[in-house]
Amino acid sequence: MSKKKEDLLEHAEDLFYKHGFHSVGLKRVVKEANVALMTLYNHFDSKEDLILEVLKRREKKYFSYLESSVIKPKNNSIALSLAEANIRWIRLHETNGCMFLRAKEEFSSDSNQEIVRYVNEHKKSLIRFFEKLNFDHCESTRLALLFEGATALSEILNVDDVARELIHSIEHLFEK
Amino acid sequence: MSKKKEDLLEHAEDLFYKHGFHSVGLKRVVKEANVALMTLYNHFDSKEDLILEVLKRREKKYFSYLESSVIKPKNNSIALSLAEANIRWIRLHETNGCMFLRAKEEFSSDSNQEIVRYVNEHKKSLIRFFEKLNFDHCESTRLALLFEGATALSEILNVDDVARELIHSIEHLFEK
DNA sequence: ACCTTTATATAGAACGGTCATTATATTTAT
DNA sequence: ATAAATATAATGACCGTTCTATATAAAGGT
Repeated sequence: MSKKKEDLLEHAEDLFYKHGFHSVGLKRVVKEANVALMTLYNHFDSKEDLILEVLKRREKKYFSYLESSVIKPKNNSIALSLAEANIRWIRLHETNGCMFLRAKEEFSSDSNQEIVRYVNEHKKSLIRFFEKLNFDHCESTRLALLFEGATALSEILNVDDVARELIHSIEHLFEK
Repeated sequence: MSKKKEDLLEHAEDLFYKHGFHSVGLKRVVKEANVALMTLYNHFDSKEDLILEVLKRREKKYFSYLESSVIKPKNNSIALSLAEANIRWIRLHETNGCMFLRAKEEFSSDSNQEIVRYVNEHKKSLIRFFEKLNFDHCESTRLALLFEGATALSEILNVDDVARELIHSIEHLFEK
């Protein structure tokens, strides 16, 4: 992977997450990434192609983040350590909601079918990820619901308050 | 309130919710509402003014919807009837997430401070609404987390599955 | 009833700006 | 010398907003 391409993906992710996909122009992306506009088009077919690759990159990071937190579940239950990992993930980034859902919201299916399909698939992958950790389908859906809630609410309240209620809910809903 | 203004607000809400605020141009709004462009600017100062009035209108509808469901709590606990009302609200509209959060996400504070401030205030109002129903602050925050989660997850899964897990969570977390 | 006023809605063009994308031509590295 | 990155400008489309000029319709006074 070219360093320039890496820079582009990095700054594009940042800008799109902070301000939205339609609000950020490509000129702004290349300026922030210190790259010429033609270099962007050398690496990506179009803006929407860039967005798709940004999402794929972010998905990889997110899942490996969750996975690494499960390996060492210390004394906690798996659900709890997953919740704590999710809170840490929220803390890492600006609190602007779920980037995947935001992509789906900005690109309705008639505007860019591929992005919408990818986001749907991503969320289903998350639920399947829970199921592979031996949660049944209902529990996995419930976990997803709680995580989405925590991500969304962190846009408004400070993360500590959100974390407290997430942990509380997990402890009462998932006792091993 | 002029009928034309009403039409504009109605169709603007629809389009903005379906496709996003930056994705929808004013020409599209006036065409959908069967109104001349100048009529829009006769009733609203700017696009962002229109957006703000759309949000205020929607907030009124949402809160009166929640309130009306609490008056007749039948046998259910208040938390449960609120959850069911929220599910009904989700079913009423297309499932494209929370319009208020989406507004905040598309207008970062440096882009339009007023919209961001309004959305923050709206969510705090929701929590205060729960507190007035005698939930303590933690419980109110938890309710908000669950509702946000249900709204977000309904963008991907069908509402029945989401409703089942929301109800389950409420029943186990809020026994009277 | 008739005229005048006032407010509101209309269509359409124009403005300046930004957008994604493409073309051209030059420079920088390996 | 081959490939990658650069700077710059052009394209055509769309954006929010404003201007102009016309049409409609209700209201009030005579």
